[in-house]
Amino acid sequence: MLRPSIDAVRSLAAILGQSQQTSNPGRDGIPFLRALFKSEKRLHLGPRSPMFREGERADYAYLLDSGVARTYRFFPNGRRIVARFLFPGDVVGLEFDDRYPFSAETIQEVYCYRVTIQDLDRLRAHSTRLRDELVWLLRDHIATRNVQIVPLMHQQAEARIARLLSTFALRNGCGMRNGTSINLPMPRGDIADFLGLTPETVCRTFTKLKNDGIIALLSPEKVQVTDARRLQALAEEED
Amino acid sequence: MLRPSIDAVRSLAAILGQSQQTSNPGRDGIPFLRALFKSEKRLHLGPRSPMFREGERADYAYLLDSGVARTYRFFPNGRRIVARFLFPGDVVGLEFDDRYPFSAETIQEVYCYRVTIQDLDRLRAHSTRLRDELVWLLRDHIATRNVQIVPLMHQQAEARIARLLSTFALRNGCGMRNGTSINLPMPRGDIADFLGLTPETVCRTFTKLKNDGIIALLSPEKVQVTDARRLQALAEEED
DNA sequence: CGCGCGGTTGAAGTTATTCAATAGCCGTGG
DNA sequence: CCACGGCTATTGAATAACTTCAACCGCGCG
Repeated sequence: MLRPSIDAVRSLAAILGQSQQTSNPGRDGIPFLRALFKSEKRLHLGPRSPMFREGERADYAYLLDSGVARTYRFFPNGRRIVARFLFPGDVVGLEFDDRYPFSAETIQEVYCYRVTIQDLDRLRAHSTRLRDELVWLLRDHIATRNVQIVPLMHQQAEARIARLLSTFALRNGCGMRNGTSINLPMPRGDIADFLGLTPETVCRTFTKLKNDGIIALLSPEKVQVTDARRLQALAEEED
Repeated sequence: MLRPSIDAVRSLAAILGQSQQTSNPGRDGIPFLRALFKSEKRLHLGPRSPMFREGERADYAYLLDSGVARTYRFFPNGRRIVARFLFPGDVVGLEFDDRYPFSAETIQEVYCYRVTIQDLDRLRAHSTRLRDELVWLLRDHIATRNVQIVPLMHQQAEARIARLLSTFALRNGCGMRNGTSINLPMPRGDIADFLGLTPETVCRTFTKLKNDGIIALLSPEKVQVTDARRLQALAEEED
């Protein structure tokens, strides 16, 4: 296991302190943390590979470099909740206390970086910046949930799908315009378990959006936005 | 405005460092932060008084001492989401970035403590402990959401109500047993807007739970648990 | 006393789920 | 090369769940 020394971290901080002038401020509040991840070995995971399991000690945090993954858990009756989709640039693992409350596994092939929480805590004691970035990350996580998840519960199927598309569009490129194409690398069942719907309803809703001329289904996993304005309006309506 | 000095905070920390032995460890990860709140003046707010408004600069954080409050926002079409109910001991305002993403107002008469984020940030720069407690608070907030909110989206009305009762029981006392009585100080409409249901459905569901012998409705705002086991089972089922 | 507001109940309508069947895709093996 | 099996996506029909609209109740307050 690579264990960056305190000195190494300090020099990293020094370098970053200057280089950050060029970066877009406010967009990425965790440049230092990212650099820390990237000082580790880049890991390769095949499709449908486990990253961590619900209930295990939360010893590692991950930064996705490419590919897509999901976090999920099961109800006692065996049904699944997909809590989050992980895209390139996303960090997972720092928001947990002691144990993972979810399992995580890749959907597609994934490249990622992994640090141990232990290392991170050790470094955190010596770096104000790391501490500040951790707070930023946690707040960003909460803010994202407030915007993306909380409203979902109050929305109809059509609005939930629209919101999902809007969210994915923001991740992939720079928002929804007419002609924007959106990748849905996960199966319909994942989308259903994320939105609290059934796969059938997800499917029917995509079909309905297509028939209404709001989207085009290039393939099951590739959607093109044809009426961004109406799609956005749908995402913001409750019923 | 009271502005605790750095020295005052340090001595506070010293006192707390010893006194915390007596407290229940792990239960409350923010004793220092609480002490900080309580060094401010105790504020009184009447029922249905605004605490802060969506979109305002997030300048203050609050610690509820008594009473109950809610945070909420509106959809473009005018419908309301209740994001959270605030109970005595809850802290609100530290999880936000720059601006409040919700409005907050009291339901009942409330006594609370208020600190400015500015003061807190200033003190944070000098106190490792305060920084650690902030991280603890944010993680706790995320964990609570993961347990209480994420599953709601995937559950039926009956399960959502059961989960709400279970959550409230944990706040008021020490969980649900037969005979436990649970206060619902907020109107049905608030519960509906929190769970993503209509007031009518909330009402019907309470009636159904009553008819099934799972709860007794002592009054609209006082529920007694009569079959804790079945209620708990309901809360953990998806359908 | 009567007005207003929240709570509750009823009936009809809408939405999503369930169960079932079909269509497409891909990899394996004959 | 093509047939087959398994899996996901899609569609249809019947059912169940929630919402909507409307009425009524009960209690507190002017």
